[in-house]
Amino acid sequence: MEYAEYFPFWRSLTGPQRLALQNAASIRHVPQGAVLHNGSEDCVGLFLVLEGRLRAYTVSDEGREVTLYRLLERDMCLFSAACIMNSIQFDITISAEQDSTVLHIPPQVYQELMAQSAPVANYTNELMATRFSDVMWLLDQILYKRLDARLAAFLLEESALDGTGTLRLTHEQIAQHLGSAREVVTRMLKYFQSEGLVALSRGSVAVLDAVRLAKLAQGSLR
Amino acid sequence: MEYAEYFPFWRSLTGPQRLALQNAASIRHVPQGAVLHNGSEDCVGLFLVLEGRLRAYTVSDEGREVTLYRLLERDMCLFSAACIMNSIQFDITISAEQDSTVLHIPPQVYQELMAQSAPVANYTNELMATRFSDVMWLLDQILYKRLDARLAAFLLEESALDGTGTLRLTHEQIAQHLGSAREVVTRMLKYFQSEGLVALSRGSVAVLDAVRLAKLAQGSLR
DNA sequence: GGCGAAATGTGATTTCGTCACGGAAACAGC
DNA sequence: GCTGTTTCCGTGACGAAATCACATTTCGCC
Repeated sequence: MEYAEYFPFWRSLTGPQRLALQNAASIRHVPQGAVLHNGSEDCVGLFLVLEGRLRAYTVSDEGREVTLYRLLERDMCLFSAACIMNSIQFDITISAEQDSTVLHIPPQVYQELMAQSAPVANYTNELMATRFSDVMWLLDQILYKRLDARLAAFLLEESALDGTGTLRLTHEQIAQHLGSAREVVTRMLKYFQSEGLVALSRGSVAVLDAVRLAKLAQGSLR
Repeated sequence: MEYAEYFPFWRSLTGPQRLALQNAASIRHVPQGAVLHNGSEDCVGLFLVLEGRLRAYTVSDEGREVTLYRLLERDMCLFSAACIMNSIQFDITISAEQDSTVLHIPPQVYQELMAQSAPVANYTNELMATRFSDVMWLLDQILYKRLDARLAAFLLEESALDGTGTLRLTHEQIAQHLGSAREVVTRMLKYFQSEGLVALSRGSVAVLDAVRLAKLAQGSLR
């Protein structure tokens, strides 16, 4: 485990600080589907993704979901340690989308580092700004784009993430990512299929015409 | 101008740092309606609100608006200095909702302070977390609440902000705050009026029954 | 091959945004 | 006063998408 590669502020830390971080951190394996953080009450600590993929999303009282963003290799999850900042006043859920390996950092240790080290605090700032940007992008999509564009964008993003043209997702799962309803996704996908954009089969969607999908994702404003 | 009151990190600054901030900062008066920041290209600097009220909102390509949050006395506006962080990748607009007095801080000066001082960096962190929380609240509203609930909540919030029961707002303006359409707001307000919740007249809405409005804002999920 | 759960398909209804108007109130200038 | 002009509000028709209520298909499993 090469700390300097994962923490840009590593070189700016003092010897004792490095030791404290190394001693407190521990590697954990999380199986696909495991929930790392739920709501605001718990303050598990930070997770640095070494391998696999995490998903951050909101859940409504009625159980509707919307995916906020993904955390890939080298990304760090702040909000599973919401307690390190007083001003975080929202509840999100983080779960493993794939079998993953993460580095766990206890909240107190990181909080201590932030307080002592400007580079750590500024790095945390950049982290939060990145997540903020992700959410702002989502908000813009929800507000100003029609569902066909959002669905097209989602299929392309998913395809890029998995590096395959055939996505193993049910309509229900897609609807949860987009914060829409299963029936709506079904209808829209049927339409996409009739246009030759995708091929459907039970439990999977194959991207056929990425170019036209990209065009759809671009245009079609509300 | 008492810096210690406005900047929680003031006591932790060194003499030269205090001087640098004081020399660089300048008080500005901005008239109602003035745009302080537009999009991501400009990097005007930070604004600390001394008096008045700012409004942060997004604008779509088609000109539809949604209010993200307000900045009141003692609040500081970060995103008008988006350049101080590389990871801010979204465009918002900030304008004065009332005649306001603000303290302007050049971006370079603040950036320098953040780099040097952990307390400043951590304060900035809390600021961003607060704005993030505001936006997450909005996202939840948009995703999971119906428009009647959102409108009721807006009327109550506005009433509380202005400290009056009679809001001087057109239907168009209300629609822009909520990211909805003028006609929809008109119809909803008419319905509210028929229920005795508000009284309408050209250019203003009077809150009659705050209790029932609050109940509406609570419930009525999507 | 038959069963049950999961996944998909489809129509009817409601909510809300969009379009296309028309009319009423405020405001200017004379 | 009277007369344009602008701003604001009202309303019907239509479309997009969420919701509700089912029917149907597919697949793993016994």
